Amino acid sequence: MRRGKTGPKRRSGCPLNASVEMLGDRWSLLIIRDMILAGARSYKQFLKGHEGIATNILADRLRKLVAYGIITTEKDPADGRKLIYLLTPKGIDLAPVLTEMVLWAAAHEDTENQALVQQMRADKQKFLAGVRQRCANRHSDL
Amino acid sequence: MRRGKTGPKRRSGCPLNASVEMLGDRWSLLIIRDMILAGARSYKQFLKGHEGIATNILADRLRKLVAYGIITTEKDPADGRKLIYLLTPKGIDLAPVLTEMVLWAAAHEDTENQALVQQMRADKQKFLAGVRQRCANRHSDL
DNA sequence: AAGTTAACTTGTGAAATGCAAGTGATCATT
DNA sequence: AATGATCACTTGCATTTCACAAGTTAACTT
Repeated sequence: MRRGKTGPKRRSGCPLNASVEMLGDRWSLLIIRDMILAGARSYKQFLKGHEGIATNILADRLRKLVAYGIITTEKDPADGRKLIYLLTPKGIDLAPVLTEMVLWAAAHEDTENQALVQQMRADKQKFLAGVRQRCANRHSDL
Repeated sequence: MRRGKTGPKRRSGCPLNASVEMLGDRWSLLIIRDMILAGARSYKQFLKGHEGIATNILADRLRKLVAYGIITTEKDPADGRKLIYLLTPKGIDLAPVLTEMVLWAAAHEDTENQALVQQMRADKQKFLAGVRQRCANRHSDL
């Protein structure tokens, strides 16, 4: 509801524009997908994502997602080189957005991962509850 | 479900990636918002949108949205200079995506147009039914 | 101590974007 | 029928972002 720092002003006050300015590029939502659905938590894991993001772009997107309050970082207590990336509640709340985008593409394009799609279609609320559960678990098992 | 022409290959078969490749930029979803919510149908109307898109970018995005089957064009029977841009069923099906993005931003950022947000929050299904109704009317009153 | 791994940064060229100005086909007015 | 406005773009150019490859630094393993 509130905005930490107003930051560099937005093009407009429209909520959709706010979303687009934060997430409207070719990588941010894929990073969040890897966190929500695949449980990715480290830089290395993101790099190995299916689409092959460039390392400088990944660093830039992670920085921005942290700045937007969508993810946070912690040092891995077991390995000082590693950073652990975690979704904030704001980040977890993107699950419905991802879900609708997946369902839209699955309905109108030729895509893979039909198992996931079936699960989303069968019971959206149940699917979202499962996502929230798993994200909470990841926080607790540090 | 099917893919007219496979086109230049996608980075991956993931449905989210398909959505991101079609809609993941700073303008496409705003154009669709103007069509779905504001009833915009002409080039001029898009240019006058709140965020001020550049004319060459607008032409490019409209071309791509047509290529993706999200919108179509017709000549205005009443004025040979004008083109009428209309959403296809695939385009109208983006309403749930827009809705979730609006609700997410409204929940976590300082945004305007709270009237719209209230309406979406109060009864999402009813809101979406209204959208579909209005889009259908626009097609019929040519 | 030497080599490996994790998370980046830097450099370079290519592509996308933003802005201003221009084009050609219609229309509306005189 | 000529003039001027309107509509949907296109073109040119400077700036920004992106992708790919290589390099850096600190922290681990052996």
